[in-house]
Amino acid sequence: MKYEPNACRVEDALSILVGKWKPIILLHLLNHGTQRFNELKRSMPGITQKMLTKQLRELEEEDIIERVVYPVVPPKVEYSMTEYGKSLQPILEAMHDWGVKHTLHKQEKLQEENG
Amino acid sequence: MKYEPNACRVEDALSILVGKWKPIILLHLLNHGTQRFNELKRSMPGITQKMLTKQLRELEEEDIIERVVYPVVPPKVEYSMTEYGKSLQPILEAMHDWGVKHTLHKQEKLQEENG
DNA sequence: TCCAACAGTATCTTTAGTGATACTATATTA
DNA sequence: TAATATAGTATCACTAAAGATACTGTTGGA
Repeated sequence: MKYEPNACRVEDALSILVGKWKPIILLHLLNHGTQRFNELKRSMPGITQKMLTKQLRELEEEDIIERVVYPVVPPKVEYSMTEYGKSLQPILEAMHDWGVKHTLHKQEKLQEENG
Repeated sequence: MKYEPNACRVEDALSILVGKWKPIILLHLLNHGTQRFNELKRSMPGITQKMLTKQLRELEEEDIIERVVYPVVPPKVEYSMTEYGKSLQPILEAMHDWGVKHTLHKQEKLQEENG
């Protein structure tokens, strides 16, 4: 049975996508290509260095993104999607599209309730 | 810019799908149709009543599932996907399929490492 | 008379996730 | 001489999520 709990692999996908910042990081890398640490940080107002570092390490660990360190001063570290990571793009975009629909759905519900 | 952080709606989809049990509950309802509370519970070994109740209430709140109470004793409560909730099916299945691929990918990586 | 079935609540404890702040190293620039 | 840029660590605190356990109410059946 494909979707029985013990065979359910949705969790495997979710475990990579969840976290407040991961989808944003991934969509950013998908749409802008290779990015340096501080480029990512600047494009995500509100994220702390600690969180960005943590999320990036976890994504790297799962082979979703690649981390390249250049031995220069000041330090330069570049992040990019791996080929494997790019296979997440359809899911991320499907979720984005559904999210947009869901926002509309919520608004319609509110309008119904308030006449 | 469709995917800029402030316009990113991936979070809206994620906020519904995350939680240790939600995807399992949703796939179960999608594949088995209407289910009673204890049917769901029995099909998810390890879940506590509290967690199941909580997850179901959250999904109901978002209009993803429907809850129908029959005023009988002992109580009878049935859960099913709403039409709206069914729009999540492609995403859940895409995530499942990706999860399966990811499991294989992990195994391959392990075999590489261990010769 | 007492237990099981059903669909939950209520309470407490443990764990995970998130955030704020201060700190590191080195070279360039003012 | 001191500040700035870079890519981080380390430490502490707070909150949210998850888990364990005990409890509720009613009815039919042993």
